[in-house]
Parts: sequence; structure tokens; C-alpha cells
Amino acid sequence: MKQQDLFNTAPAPWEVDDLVSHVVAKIVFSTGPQQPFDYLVPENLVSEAVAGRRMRVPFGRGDRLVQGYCVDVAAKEVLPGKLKSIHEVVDDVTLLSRTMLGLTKWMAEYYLCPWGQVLDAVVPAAVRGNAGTREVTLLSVPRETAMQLATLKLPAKQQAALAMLAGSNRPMTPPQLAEAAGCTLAPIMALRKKKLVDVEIRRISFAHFDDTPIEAEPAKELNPDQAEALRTILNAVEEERHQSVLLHGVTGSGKTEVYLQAIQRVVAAGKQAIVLVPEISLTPQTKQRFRARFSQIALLHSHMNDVERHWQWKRIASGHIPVVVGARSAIFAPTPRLGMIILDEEHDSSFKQDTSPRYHARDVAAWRAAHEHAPLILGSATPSLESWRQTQTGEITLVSMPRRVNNYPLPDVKTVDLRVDRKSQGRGAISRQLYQAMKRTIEEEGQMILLLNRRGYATHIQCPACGEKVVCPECEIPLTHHLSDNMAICHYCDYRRPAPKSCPACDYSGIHFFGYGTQKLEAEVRARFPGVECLRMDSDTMKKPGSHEAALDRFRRGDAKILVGTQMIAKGLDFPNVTLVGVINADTALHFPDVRAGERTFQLITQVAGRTGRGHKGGQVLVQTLSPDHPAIEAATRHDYSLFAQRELPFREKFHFSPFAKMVRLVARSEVASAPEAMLEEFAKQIVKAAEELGLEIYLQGPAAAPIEKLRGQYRFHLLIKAHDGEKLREAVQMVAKKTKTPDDVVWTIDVDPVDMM
DNA sequence: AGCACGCCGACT
DNA sequence: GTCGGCGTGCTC
Repeated sequence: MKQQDLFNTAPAPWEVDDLVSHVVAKIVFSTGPQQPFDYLVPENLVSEAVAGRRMRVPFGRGDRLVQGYCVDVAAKEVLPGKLKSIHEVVDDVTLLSRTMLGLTKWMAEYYLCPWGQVLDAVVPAAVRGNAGTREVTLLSVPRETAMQLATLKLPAKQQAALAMLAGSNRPMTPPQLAEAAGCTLAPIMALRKKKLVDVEIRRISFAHFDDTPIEAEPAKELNPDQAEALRTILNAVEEERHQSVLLHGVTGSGKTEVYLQAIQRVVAAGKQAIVLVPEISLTPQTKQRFRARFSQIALLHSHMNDVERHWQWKRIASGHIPVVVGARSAIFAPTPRLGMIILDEEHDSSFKQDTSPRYHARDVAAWRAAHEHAPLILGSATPSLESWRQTQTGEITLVSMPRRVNNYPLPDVKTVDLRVDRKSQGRGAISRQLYQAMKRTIEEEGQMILLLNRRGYATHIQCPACGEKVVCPECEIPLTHHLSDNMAICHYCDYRRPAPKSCPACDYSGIHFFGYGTQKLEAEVRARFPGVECLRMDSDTMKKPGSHEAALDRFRRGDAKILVGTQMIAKGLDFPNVTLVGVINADTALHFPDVRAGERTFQLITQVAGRTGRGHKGGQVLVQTLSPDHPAIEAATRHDYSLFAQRELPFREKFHFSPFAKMVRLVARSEVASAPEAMLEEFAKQIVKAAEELGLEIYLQGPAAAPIEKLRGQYRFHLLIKAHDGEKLREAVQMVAKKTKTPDDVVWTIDVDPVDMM
């Protein structure tokens, strides 16, 4: 019999009589072996040894003390001497409720990663480290001592200190008492030694963050579409049952107002709501919108320091905060009475975490909502096909808001066919049609947004004499030229070198910088529209905290007429005076080697198109493309999501892609060029065998070089495994993963339901 | 993951 | 004969 079977199987018949009942804690470690370990809970720790707290336990032959999460406490029949005992309970508050423990277990099983790793991701490091708190020693005089105070024979200083402490109505720290009694710490230490004072060690917070109240704003009146959407949501709220609702509302249809009023009802019922928004939308405006309606909100953002993060976590856990707004990880907010979860822009890929545990906040939210009997509201103008499909199968209720508020029409979207007449379009990034439209917009005192999904100046640097391309030595990706500091930069690993003056290979001095980035577009706009204020927003110009806001403020005030930027300007912006949107190149997202390329293109065009026509002046969109007939682009020009879905879904079904089948992606990387492929080749062989054993039909793609073949000096390969039975697929992958010996110098990862295929 | 145990080769 | 190389397997 294997050693671990001793703990998992019933004791042998001759051992049964020896069993005794004992309180047993199940412990999961962050590192080391992945299975849980059982420990006895000693009598004196029974009250504090609660599931959801961390504990220190003796582990291994040397009984070194290791910290782990207690995931369960229960009375069990155990053989005396088989289990070790817990050494110490680390936390004095419970970090994870029973539901949250269940959630983390589900995540570990679903995303095929260690439970301990999930626990570490769910409990913020700031909370684990008790940031912003410190332990203080509090002294007090026990009643019996106080009564016989006069009869005690003590040195004068000790006597004085003891009398002082006895006279105080609250406990004091040693330094406080020393000061009050006018003595040093020595007499106080003596009192502690003689056990004449009670010692309590407590953790106190010294953090405080002000939340100055702002003027409350009344709820807005809803149009019939909004009212209907709200009604559907409130039905679920009132019945306190879990239901998922997809709120499919076109850009500018007023989804946020519906969320706000739904939350209002949840809060009125004494419950809490979690609102998840894409990372990029977590701006001061978003905060203002929620704070104007709810006196107490917690906004969780990535620039928060540990002290504040811990403080916010405690406030939420105490139940005093009714509304939590944050990006992906806010789904783990420790709300004690969860009444609703909202995912705004539910299609957004930032909801999928790209490091282990590789969870999708939408799926985590669905689990949490179901287990806490709360409604889940998914909102988007361009829903993910996963959610859309679920509305067809009846798992999600669909609510549509096809009209904009105030009956503003959706903007007119036209494509500019770049194939025709390339010569007459000139050499720049702005076509004749777009230029004319821009000129008209300026004449009419409107504002405009130009989207170009690539930062930098030129997208690649090549020698016309010998053909040499300047690439990153670590990633082999063409370097992008950045004019501001005249550097050539790798957009994957941030490798940078001065831009070459001549060809590094043949020394030809006419080396050329090709292609368009936002920097070059900005330069072109300035050259063609002298005197018109132009503003660029991309991750290069928005590095400083607050720069995002400052730029948007300038644009809102109308100081800048033209806003140039990458996809960070495609979402959420609401400027009524924007009457023109130009998409400089709709094809960049289309040609990615990824099944979702069409979906992403549709989303990007629809979202950026939604930035215009938000006022009475109307709006127009020009989409420059080499493929105006592509279904995704055509559907976007017609504002027709269901047309897009109707064309895309059969393709997904035919090739066993999400949402019809489940996929697991394996990525292996190594500095040795041949190692990743060899490793995945072996894995593929094993998975075929495992699938056969399980009677599971699988579809393999690869192993093949990953779209990013080399990154930071490592060669990358991937293997896609698809199957219709997700559970069996995970089981098969798990089986093979467990017995796969990883060769030295190869690192590999498992991604369940991958979103990023690069 | 860490750590002990163990089964081989080169030394005071 | 011992010291120590790191390969193997166990940890409640």
C-alpha cells in the first residue's frame, strides 16, 4: 500500500478499534506538494483554528515549520500517532469564507493549477502580510491584583507604575505606561515577569484614508429599453436567486445607468454588489460616477499601495462597503453578503488573467454568483460569442437595448477601400476621404478621434539595399522606431537600442523606416493640419499616473481637436462633440493567427465607432481597410452584432472552437531551440493515449511554433487540444501533466480556455 | 518545493 | 575504509 493511501482509505479491520475522534484541520500549501495534509487541532487552538485561516504546521522528517491555508476543519476518526499537530494559527481573522474556499478549489480543478497557488492569488499579498498594521503589547491589571494593590510589597517604581495602570480605564502599551508613570521600561518588565499585569498582543491598523463625500446625484430617468432591462434584472434580485443576464446594449444606450439603479436596489436590501470593469476603464470618472450615487464605495485599482489595499479589503470584509468597483481580481472581494455581480464590457480580454492561475473573471463570477444565489449581469455592445451562445441555449437571459439614449442615432459607418487607387491616396496614413472629412469636422468645430492600433513611429526598419530587417535579438520581432528619443524598441520585451543610421549588415546609409505607428500618425496630422491642436494617447505618452486624466480633460474642454491613439481610446469615452472617428487601419487585428481575430476586429471597430454621435450633432465613422468585404468589418459598418454572430458561429462550430468545444493550450519555452517542440510532441502522443482510455474524442493542433516564436531569448511552441467534453479534457490533460517529466531547461504552462494565442 | 536517504566513485 | 556526488521518493 502506498503511504498516502493510509490517509485516504479506511483503516484496516484490525485498526478500527483503535480509532479515536479528533478535530482535524486540512492544510494546503502554496509551494511543495499539492495535495492537502491533515493535522490534529490541539485543545487550546480549537477556538481559533477555523477554515480559511493560515496555520503553521510541522512538516517533513525534520518537522520544519511551514505555513499553509486551512481549508477545512472537521471531527474525524483517526489512528492515534498518525497525524501531527498544528503548531500555531497565523491569522486572527478568517481570510476565506466557506464559499470562497469552495471557489478556490473549483478554480484549481478547472484551471489545472495548484490549489495553494489559487489561494495566494485570491488573498492579496497586502492582506497576507498585514500591511499597515503592527502588533502592540497591551498591558492591563487583572481584577484580583487591583484589589490587593495596597498590600503588595513592591519597589517604589513598580508600585507606582502598577497603580497608574490600575487607575487607567484602558489598556496601555509599555512605552505609554512608562511615560505616564515617569519611569523606564525596566520596572514594567519586572511587573510582567511577576505576572502582576495581563499582557495582550493585538494587531492594530494605523492606516486611514479619507473618503470625502461628494454631492449626491439623483437617479436619471430611464427610457423604455432601460426600464425593461432594469425590470428583468430586478426580478432576479428580488427573488434572491441566481440568474445570468446578458445586457446587450449598443454603445451609448445607457447601460451604466441601468447598473446603477439595479445596484441601488441591492444596496437597499442590505446587500453588496461587485462591479467589474476592464482595467482600462478604471478611471477617476468611473469612480466619480459610482461615488455620486453611493456614499460608500471601494475602488480597487492596480496603483494602490499595500497599506491601502489591506485597508480596503478589511472595509469590504466588514460588510460596511455596499459597492466594490474594480478590475479582474475584484471578483475575489470578500463581501459577506453578496447581492449582485456586474461585468461591464464582458467581452473584454483583460478579464482573463495571463499568469497562473489563468482564470477568466467572467467564469469565476458565474461560479460565485451561482453559489451565493446572486444575479450576474453581463453587459456589452459586442458580447463575447461565449455569452451570446449561452443566450441561445437558455443559460443566460438576453436583454437588448438597441437604441441610444435621447434617440440619438448610431453613427454612419463607411469603409474607405485602400486597395482602390492607392497612388491617388498619397503616401500618408490618411486617405483622401478621411482628410476631407477631417477638414469638414474642423470647419464645423467638431472634434475627432483617430485610432491606430500600433504605437511608435515606424513599424519596421529595413535596408532597401540588402533587405536586412532590424529585429530584437531576444525575440526576433521587428523593432519599432520611436522618434521622440530616436530609439528602436521591441514591443514584446522592451529591448531598446539607438535607431540605426545605416544598415547594420551592409552599412548602406539609406536604411528605411516603414509602416505607421501613432507617433508618425500624429506627425502627419500636425503637418497636414497646422494650427489644429492634436493630442496623442498611447502607452508611451500615458506612462505617468494621472496623465490619462489630464489628456482626457484637455480633450473634453475642447483644447485639442484631434485625438490620436491606440485601442486605449476605443472604449468608454463619452464626448458629445466628437463627430468623426477614423480607423486608420482596420486590418491590423484581422490578420492575427487567432480564431478570435474576426471577433476582435468587429469589437474594435464597433467600440471606437461608438465614441461618436453622442451629442445632437451626430457622428460619422470612416474605416480604412484593404478588406472592406470581410464579414467582421461589414457587420461592424452595419452595427449588426447578430449578423456577425450568425456568420461567425458556424465557423466556430465546424472547427471545434469555443463556444462549441473546450480548448486547453500548452506553451513550452526553452533557450534550446529544439526542446519545446520535442517536449510537446511527447505530450501530444501521451494525450492521444489518455483520451483513448477515457473514450474522449480530441482534436489536436500542433505542436507548432507559437505566433511569437521567440520571446526574451526563449523559443516557444504551443499545442492546442480541443474536445467537446471539457471535464474529460481537463482530466486527460491532468493525467498526462502529472506523469510528464519536464526536461531541464524547458518551462511549460497550461492555459484552460485560452484567450491570448500569442 | 525541500530534505533525507542511498548507492556509486575518489580520497585522507 | 570514509566523504560526498546528486538521483529517488516522501512529506499528514
